[in-house]
Parts: sequence; structure tokens; C-alpha cells
Amino acid sequence: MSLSLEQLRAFAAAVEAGSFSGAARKLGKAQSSVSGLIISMENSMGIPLFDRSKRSPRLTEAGMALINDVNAVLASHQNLRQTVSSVSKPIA
Amino acid sequence: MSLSLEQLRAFAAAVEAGSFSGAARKLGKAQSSVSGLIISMENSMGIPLFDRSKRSPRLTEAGMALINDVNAVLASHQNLRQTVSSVSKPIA
DNA sequence: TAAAAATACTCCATAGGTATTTTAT
DNA sequence: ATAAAATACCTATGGAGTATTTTTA
Repeated sequence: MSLSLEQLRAFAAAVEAGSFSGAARKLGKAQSSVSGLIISMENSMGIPLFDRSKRSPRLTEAGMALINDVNAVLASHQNLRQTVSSVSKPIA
Repeated sequence: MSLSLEQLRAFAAAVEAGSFSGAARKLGKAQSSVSGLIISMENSMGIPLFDRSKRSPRLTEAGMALINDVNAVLASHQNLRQTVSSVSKPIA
């Protein structure tokens, strides 16, 4: 069960955008990339994250249970990147 | 600047083990893999994380400034994995 | 001399893209 | 008809390994 940062970014963006193609636009990726990342994430976990029976995907219960933790990982990673920036470009 | 989870794991393990080969043993990877991950991490950030002038690598100031944030990312990711497990194997 | 890091390769899995097909509105 | 998801390709990159070289203690 890999759960790469790219998979987490695609998932979080899809939740926020309400669609995979919207997430792709947000992320500057192709729609098929976002779709593939989310499918591979679901496969590696063995859990569907979205219900695709309607035109726009809807979060499953499992997806809802994970979104907060996913956002926490992305936030801590963003925080690390910020620290890296401040170390490379010191204030004084 | 990618900063993949594999790079972060290699870095954190090297800090804890005090050597790249020790980290490799801990992680079940080859020594060259850990070395490569840390070198690529340093290159992508443009910052050396270790001083290699002695037999065992020693954290630089920059490395010290990052280790807490790196561990925080790994902890939040571990927490996500725990949540995934609890969702796949519900209590009741 | 023993232990550690780096390098030179080779291999494979993952992520990315384009083009196309299917399906819901 | 349109907008969205999935699928079938192909390509590039990253991570992993083995073997080897260099260097420190």
C-alpha cells in the first residue's frame, strides 16, 4: 500500500473540485492522470473512494473517513517545503 | 523540488542510525539506494544534509533544521495508514 | 583491514501524456 | 450535444539492485 504524495494530491484536489477533470485543471495535469492516480490509490487500499454511478463522483463513507488525514499529510509536507525554503534563503 | 516519501524515510532513518548503511539495514534496502535517495534529496533542495568528511555522516545545520518537519510528515503519513487500516477492517 | 559512501551500470514500476471510448446530463 | 470518467497506448523518470571503487578509522 504505497499512498504516494501524488495520489494524495489528486484525491484531495478531486474532493475540493468535485470532479476529476476539475482537479486535473487545478493541478495542471491531464484528466487521465488524475483518474489513474485515484484508481491506483483505491486499488492499493482495496477501498473505493468515490461513487462513480453519477456524472460527478461522490465521496464514499471511506473517502470521507480519510480526507482529513490526507489533508494533514499534505499540510505537513507543505510545512516542510516552507522550512526548506527558509533554510535555503536565510532571513539574514 | 520533489521530496518524496522514500527520500524522507531514507533521511530520517540515516539520522536515527547514524550511517547510511545502518539506515539501509533498518529499511531493508541496499546501501546504494539510501545513498542515492539522500543525494537526490540534497540535489533537489540545493542543500547538503550531511557532512561526509568523516567516516560516519554528520548532520549539517540545515539537516538539523529539517529533521523535525520530516518526522512530522512521516508521522502524519503513518497516521493516515492507520486510519486506512481501521476503515478497511472495521471494529464491528 | 574493515566498514562506510559513492558511482556505474541495469531493471522495473510508476507517473505523465495523447487519443479514444463510454456514459450521464 | 456536452462534459466527465475510463481505457489503451507510449514515454520518461525514479527507485532498487549488484558490483566496484574510494576513503576513513
